[in-house]
Amino acid sequence: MAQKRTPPMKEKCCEFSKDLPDTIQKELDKKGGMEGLLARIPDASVLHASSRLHQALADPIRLTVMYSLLSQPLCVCVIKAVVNIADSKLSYHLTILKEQDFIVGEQQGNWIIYSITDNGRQALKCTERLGK
Amino acid sequence: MAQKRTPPMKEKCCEFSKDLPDTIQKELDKKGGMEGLLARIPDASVLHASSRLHQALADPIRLTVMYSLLSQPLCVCVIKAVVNIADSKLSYHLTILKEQDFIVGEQQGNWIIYSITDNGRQALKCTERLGK
DNA sequence: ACAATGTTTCAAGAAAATTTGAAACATTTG
DNA sequence: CAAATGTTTCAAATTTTCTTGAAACATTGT
Repeated sequence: MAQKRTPPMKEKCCEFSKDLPDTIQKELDKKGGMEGLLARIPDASVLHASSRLHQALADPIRLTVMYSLLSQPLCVCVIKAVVNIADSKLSYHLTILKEQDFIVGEQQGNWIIYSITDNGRQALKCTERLGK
Repeated sequence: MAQKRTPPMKEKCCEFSKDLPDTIQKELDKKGGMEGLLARIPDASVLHASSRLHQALADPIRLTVMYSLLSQPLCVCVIKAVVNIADSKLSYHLTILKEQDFIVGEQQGNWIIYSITDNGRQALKCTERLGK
């Protein structure tokens, strides 16, 4: 089977008109040009994961839940009393926080007790930093 | 005009069935009950603002832009070369980052040069913490 | 096994965020 | 001032996220 030759395609990635502002161009060159710039950006997979973490925190209801659990572990019924929304809605938001390991739930008899995780605590610290 | 008496309405907020797991109930009581719990949760307006901040970071394209600008100030055309998307799309994402004061743009001749702000740098530090 | 309580799951609908392409705007250059 | 370049704005289409209510699941007590 004949080996397929690499087609003579133009490098599609990372092109732009020849001249940029001088200061930009110089600094870019000094730091390894486009190649250097790209090398300093985290992998797409990392950025994707980071964006999911932020996404999970990007809702007032979910932040309210996080802050509630920062006080102490709570069963769903108490959390519900805090946020004052329908059961299924709360469950949806709890799931999103669970998926990012910000909280964990443990069945205890008839109830499920949610607690904040170390990740969750970190996340709230981040949130406060962002705010200031 | 007759003074309207406070109607005998049930406190609608923050109710739940009388019995909770014992450990939860005890800790809740010790910490000021529902009232104490609620008092430790930041204001809705604060949480709303925080969620917007996270929301702005909740997209891989926007994180890529932020990391690009962490290297150095850049004109839109270079950023575009990095993220490889349509102009208008990039502009949309730049606007969102601008709105949260993570980046600023300054016109310089024909170009607009974007830079990361101190808030933006903080935000990326947060992002890294979240990840680890 | 059945009823009661606490919680989650599911599918459908509603709302919000993102993408797209065309048009507009701003600045520089001829 | 017209053409060229760099960037933003706008409205419509698309995609994603969120909400809702009904049904299901799990545990406990009878």
